Order: sequence, then C-alpha cells, then structure tokens
Amino acid sequence: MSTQPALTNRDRLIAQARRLFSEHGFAAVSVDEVAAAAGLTKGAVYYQFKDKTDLFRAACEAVLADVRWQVDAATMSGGTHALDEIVTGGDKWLDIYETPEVRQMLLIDGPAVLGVEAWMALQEPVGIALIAHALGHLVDAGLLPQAQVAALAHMLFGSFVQATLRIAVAADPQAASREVRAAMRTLTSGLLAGRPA
Amino acid sequence: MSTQPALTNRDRLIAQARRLFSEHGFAAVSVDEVAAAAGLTKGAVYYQFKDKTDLFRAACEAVLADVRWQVDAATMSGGTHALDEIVTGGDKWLDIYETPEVRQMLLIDGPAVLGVEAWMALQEPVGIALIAHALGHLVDAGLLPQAQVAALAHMLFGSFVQATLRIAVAADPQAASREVRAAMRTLTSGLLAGRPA
DNA sequence: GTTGACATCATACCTTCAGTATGTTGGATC
DNA sequence: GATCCAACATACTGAAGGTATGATGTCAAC
Repeated sequence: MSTQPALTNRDRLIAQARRLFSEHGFAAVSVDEVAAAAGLTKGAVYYQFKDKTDLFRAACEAVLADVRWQVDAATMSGGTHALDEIVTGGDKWLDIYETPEVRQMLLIDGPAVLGVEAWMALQEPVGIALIAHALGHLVDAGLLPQAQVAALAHMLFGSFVQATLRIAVAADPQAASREVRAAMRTLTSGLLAGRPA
Repeated sequence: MSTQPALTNRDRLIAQARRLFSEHGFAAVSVDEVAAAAGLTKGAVYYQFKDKTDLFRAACEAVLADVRWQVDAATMSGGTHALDEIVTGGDKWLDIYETPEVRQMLLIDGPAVLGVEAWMALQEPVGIALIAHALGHLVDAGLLPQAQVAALAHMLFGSFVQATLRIAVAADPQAASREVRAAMRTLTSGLLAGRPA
C-alpha cells in the first residue's frame, strides 16, 4: 500500500494560516497564533517562510490551487454551447469564488498585502484565464477583436469580484445572489449583441 | 476682508496622511510619521482620531470629497446624448479615478483596512452612483430593468476598478490606457444592444 | 485680574508583534 | 559513535499602536 502523503509541518502551517487569515483577516492574525494553531512555534514559521507576507502568499497559492482544481473541473464538464460559455461561465465563477477563504484572502487582503502586481500575477492563470478562455469563443465568432481579450477579461474579472463582495455584504445573500447573477447575465450577454442565430 | 479658512491641525494631519498613505500604503506608514510630517506628535493624532484606521478613514473621505467634486463637474458638463452617457462616462470615470491617491487608498487599501461593508458605503454615493445614474437612462429607454441597476452599477464599478489597476501596473501605461478604454467601450456599448436608432 | 475649567497637544510609558539570533534535538552518514 | 545538518524551540530586540498623564493656552465668570 502506498504511504500517506506525509502531511508536513509546512502543510499544517499553511492549513492553519488559511483558516485564521480567512476568518479574521491578515492584519488581525499574528504569526504566533498560526504557529500555535499548528502545534508549533514562531521558529518553525520563519524557517519555512521568509516573513509573514510570504506565509500569506503561500496560503493564497494553496487556496488558488483548490480554485484551479474546480475551474478545470467546470471547464471540462462542457455541455454548453461555446458562445454561451461567457454567460453560463459567470454562474460557475461565482459558485467557485463565493467562499470565505477566496473572498477574504484572494479578493480583499490580497491586493493590499501582496501588492497589485503580484496579486494580478496570481489571479491571471486562474480566474482571469477562465474568462479569457470564454472570450476566445467570441473572437472565433468574429464578435470581439483578439486585442481586447486580455483587458476585457481583466475587467470582467473585476466585476465578478465585486459581485461576490456584494453578495457577502448583503443582508439577504440569497436574494443578492439572484440579483447579481441577473445583472451578470445582462452584462455578458451584451457582448453577444451581434451574435449569429 | 474675510479671514482665511483657518487650516486646522486636523486638516494638516489629514493632508499628510493622504500624502504618506498614498505613497507607501497604509501598513508602511506609522502614526508618528504622519504626526511628524504635520509638525505635531502622536498625541495630536489620537486626540483628533480614534485610532490609525479612523485617521485613514478621514483621509479617504477627504480624497472622496475631491472625487465627488470632479464627478459633479463632469456630470454637469453634459453635451453627450443620455444613452451614450454610459459609454462616454467610462472615460470620464477613468480620468478621475486614475490618480495615485485614489488608487492606493480607495481601491487597494480601502477594502482591507476599512472592511468591505464600510468601504462600499463610502464608494456608493460617488463612483457607483455615477454609474447608476448613467444606467438610469437605459431604464428610461426600456433597455434595462430597474431592478438590475444597483447590482449592475456595482459590477461595472468593479470592472472600472480593475481597469485603473491594470493601467497602473502596465509597463506602458499609455498603451494600457487605450487598450482598457477600448475594452470599456465594448463592455458598456453591449448594454445598448437593443438600442433604438 | 485672578481663578477655574476645558480644549488641545506633548511626553512618557505599556504592550503587542514582526523579525533575528542562538540554542537544542533527532536522524542520517561515514 | 562521532559528526553534521535539517528542523524547530527559545530568548531577545526594536518598532509601532495605543494609553495615561502632564503641560499650555484660551476663555468665561466673578
């Protein structure tokens, strides 16, 4: 039988960092807390990571790895028409990104802690690439110039980010989710304006 | 002759806070630095403000007051057709929001420092309301259900935020600005799909 | 004009926390 | 079994947020 994946202390630190950072935010969590939660001390953290920001970055990458896993699963499922992917993809995007971990770490603290440039470098291969992929179908159909894909995908990413935050803040998340998804459809289906039948 | 507006120490603290926070980010600026830059000490800061976050909030409100001033000036100018306002308004929005102060304080540090809820409450009456106003013309023309205005304005706000960040990070901001503005037109003009001639 | 009260700010201090430096241990290697 | 190194604990330092208290000026009232 194969040996267990050997959960290292580094993995334990990252797991606790994900939990604490997503629950209380980056600034409200001390390095000692993360270490103690993992049954270790600060020495272990600063052996495994350069500083507190580096620990946060590693935790973000772990979260993003999970997101990527779900994104790949969603894109593989297929089923929908290529041109509709930009519309139906919005719903999938929300389903994946609407978690406390993604929200607090990747969307709220991320830009401020990691800096915009590093933050964008993290998001591009996952969330933004997913949108860009869907936009590619519009290019194929002649509905969108290729040169606009990158910027437009990034901007749609921004609107999706605010969509998740709007749901999180709403008094009635259920209603807000419906409201936001309807607006999302309006926004994305507008891109199909000159669409052929 | 009327007396000068009496620049108070509070105003000086806010002015220096705006400068330092926008240059180095919230976390990298100490309360002592802000006080010293204003020719005062920490005691003055903690008399005028509850804590460092409260100082940041006051500085953000001052920045937003300037933004509001420009927004009002832009909306008064008019000249464009009502339905086109959602398209041309995007360019105006970028012109106003594309400053280091707005970018670092209102768009990057804001959500993490103030919390999403308080941050949104600050943005709603200014940047988001401006977009919602333009969307109102689409409602009048029967191109958009009234119920979607709030959510859609918020989401467009999100895409504009990422647009400004994309320009700021780009190696060639000039080219990025053109690229982003083109994508912005694609996005907004899509909302005019069923537009009457 | 003296006194007292309050507003405004400086100074001194406390505590937390990020980061560092050094000590300790267990296992691999020869 | 002596050595060496990876992995972590412990002890320490400095910076910074926040507080408590003292100093100063101003104004009102008598």
